[in-house]
Amino acid sequence: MDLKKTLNCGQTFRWTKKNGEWFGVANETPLILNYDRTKCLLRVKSNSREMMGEDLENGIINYLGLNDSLQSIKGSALRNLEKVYPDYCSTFERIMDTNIGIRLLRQDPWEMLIEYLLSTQSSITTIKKRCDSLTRFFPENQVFVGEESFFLFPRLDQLKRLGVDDFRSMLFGYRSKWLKELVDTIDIREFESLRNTPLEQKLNYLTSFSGIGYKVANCVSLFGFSDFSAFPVDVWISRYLNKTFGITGNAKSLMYVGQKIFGDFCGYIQEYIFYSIRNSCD
DNA sequence: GCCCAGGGGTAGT
DNA sequence: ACTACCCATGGG
Repeated sequence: MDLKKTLNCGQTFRWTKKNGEWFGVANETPLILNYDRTKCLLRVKSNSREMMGEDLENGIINYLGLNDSLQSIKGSALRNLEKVYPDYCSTFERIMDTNIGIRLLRQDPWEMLIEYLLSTQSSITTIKKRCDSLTRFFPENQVFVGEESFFLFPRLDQLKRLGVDDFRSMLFGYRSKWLKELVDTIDIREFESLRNTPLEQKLNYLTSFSGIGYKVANCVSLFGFSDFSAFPVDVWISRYLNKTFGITGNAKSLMYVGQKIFGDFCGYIQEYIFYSIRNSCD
């Protein structure tokens, strides 16, 4: 595991690093993490002994995706790549090996839905600030581990109390009315039941909301529902596919392209590529 | 000041 | 189906 890249690669917006420790909330559980990669030793502080109904250790193993076989995922993509773009295999291996240790977090789908709705046409720095101001709007959600303060993500019934003007005051801009409309109309049971459905069904449901297109819907499917066949296409991935394979298109058509090139775990691969192209100069 | 940002909706072709 | 344009606002 590479904890720094995992928490820094753009899949999550609410983890912060202070004095060598990571502070965040995983599935309603505040955590302080300290990882020594050379010793493979993860130190955990929390105020809770459990997460999502299981003991804390297994909850964290699940949240961090520690049971994912990164070599199997890489191998799957490589075998697929050999069929469609064999010349690209060596470059692909280099991208994977350089960044190996990035793991896809099992995050809360509801939080992913709201945060990625707010992410549109914004830098990651701006998105993080929006997520922070939204959670701080609910002081009753504040929890502590020792002296350290955390905010649980607001539930649907809490967001229902806010109006468009509240969202605008948090500088959500034109996304404010999308968020208000979603909060007013969504059936949370129907949303949660998406977990065990095929990707196509997830995308159909999610894109029916105003403000959620194929990019955001794929992010919710991938990061919230852990559907690794999802393939979010943002400006960076779009530019990458154009530059590397000469392919252009919109978020929907390029999603199919990503699935065809990288195979069953294309969502996992997408995160490695996203990290790679944002952290290299070429 | 300028340009871009983990985009999406809409109206006009 | 494809394109052009608009949307709010922050950050580099």
